[in-house]
Amino acid sequence: MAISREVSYRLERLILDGGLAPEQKIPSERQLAARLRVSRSVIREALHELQGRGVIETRHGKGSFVSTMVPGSDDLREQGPLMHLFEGHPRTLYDLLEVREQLEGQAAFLAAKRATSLDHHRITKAFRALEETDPLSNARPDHGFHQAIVEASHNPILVHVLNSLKNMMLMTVQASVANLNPRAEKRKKIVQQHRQLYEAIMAGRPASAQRVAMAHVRFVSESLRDMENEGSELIRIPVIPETAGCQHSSIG
Amino acid sequence: MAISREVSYRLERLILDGGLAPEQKIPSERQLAARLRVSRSVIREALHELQGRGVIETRHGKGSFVSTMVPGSDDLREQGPLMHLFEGHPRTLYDLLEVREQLEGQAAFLAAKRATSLDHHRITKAFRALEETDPLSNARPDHGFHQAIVEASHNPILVHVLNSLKNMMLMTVQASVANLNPRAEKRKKIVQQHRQLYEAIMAGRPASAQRVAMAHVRFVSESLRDMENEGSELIRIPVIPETAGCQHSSIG
DNA sequence: CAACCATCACTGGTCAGACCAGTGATCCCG
DNA sequence: CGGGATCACTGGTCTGACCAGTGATGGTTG
Repeated sequence: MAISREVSYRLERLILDGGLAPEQKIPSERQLAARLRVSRSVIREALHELQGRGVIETRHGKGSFVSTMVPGSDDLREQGPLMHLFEGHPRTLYDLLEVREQLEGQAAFLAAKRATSLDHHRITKAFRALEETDPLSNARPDHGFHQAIVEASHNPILVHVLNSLKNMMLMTVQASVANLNPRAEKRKKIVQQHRQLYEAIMAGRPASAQRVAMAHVRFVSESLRDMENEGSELIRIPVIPETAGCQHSSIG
Repeated sequence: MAISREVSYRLERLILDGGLAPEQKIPSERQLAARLRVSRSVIREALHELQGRGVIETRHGKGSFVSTMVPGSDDLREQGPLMHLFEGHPRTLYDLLEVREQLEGQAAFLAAKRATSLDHHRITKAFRALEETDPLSNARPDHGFHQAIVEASHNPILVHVLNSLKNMMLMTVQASVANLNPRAEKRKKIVQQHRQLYEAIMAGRPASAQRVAMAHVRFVSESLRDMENEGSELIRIPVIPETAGCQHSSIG
């Protein structure tokens, strides 16, 4: 096996076995090279690999440090290989919203067209939950509402595609909720759009539902873009695992 | 920002933008170094980072390859559970075409808007191949043409979603080709639609391209439905697992 | 002719040593 | 005492060499 791979495993083991705690400084590259009797290149390559895995962070002139979120279970990286796209690639967020605009629009269209009375009941329930919940604290009702609509489209392919984007969507929904809701005028608009969407679907107006849904996603996207241009740092909220259990164990 | 970080992002973007497909070989370290005008060390460090993220895999003596599970291990990647939907449920085929109508339309729209000269070249090449091939024998050029358009949309999420539907799409495309082409009038219409789509994209007319693409998918869907109603048994051709085309390896 | 093996031109893996570029403490001068 | 220059660290990049798998090519041999 490649030496650099061995080195990265060895260091990772050292860190995760408790030898090194979060925020703690890792020996310098030159020290590690001397200690493990390999060249500095190998050390650097191993460190880059750990960096890619999110185990450590490196700061020029200072050194390498054990990443704070080592335990990893609630780390974005665990949410799927696509998730890391969002770190450092904010454009991808808008790519996602671009696709969502189409799919949510279609889902709304089909839902308005095909929803059964059972679907109506579910959507209504989700909508009530959405209105009654404090959106600042939880984005789940928002997602639940959209989910109910998607399922009412009665298109298994559509459900499947959107479901596979669920984690990413949850993240963007949370981002939008967290960033937009504090802004009264934005939030008001969003609430209004949800209501319009709800009514269009319940009334069986496909074209209208589609228009509202697409406008909704587009509005979220543009709002986020505006805020970014204003210089506000977007808040990124990690996805909360369904079955909570934030037990940061075993280090220290 | 550190150069190696820039390099890794650049490569990552390249891969996920669809420029490089899973299992595809990445240019050698020495080539990358020459093209990006950095030292081989930087390339190696960047590659190790991507390796840590699971984006690529490296094999001694062979090269580096885009990891098969890049698009998402837990989602659409394993088409297993979904494929069974088709057996005995022909309606699912139309569900798929319903979704495709939206996504292909969006892809065409974005391609007409964003395609670079390189994209134009690829699309033209694919279009030529499409015109010159006997569609009765092979559906691959058809798929290649659509694929080139999708990649020109420069939306990695869209590329990812459609790519994960690739096998299913291939199946529907083959179904359409196999069933529609023998009908002279249908086939003529399809050829015409392809030409219109090609021209709209090359001319940079997004709205037009979107309209044509959606009409195309809808036409295929409706034609199949017609034939089914006429009593003709639809031909189902199993997907050929063989070589996935798409060997664009342009970097820098 | 066919089977085989040496060679060669690739690929990544490792090494050594040099120099550039941030960081922060320390020291010396105003 | 305060503040800027210095210096000894840190990581970041470059160079060029050599080692080690891989596979195709072509010549040798049974």
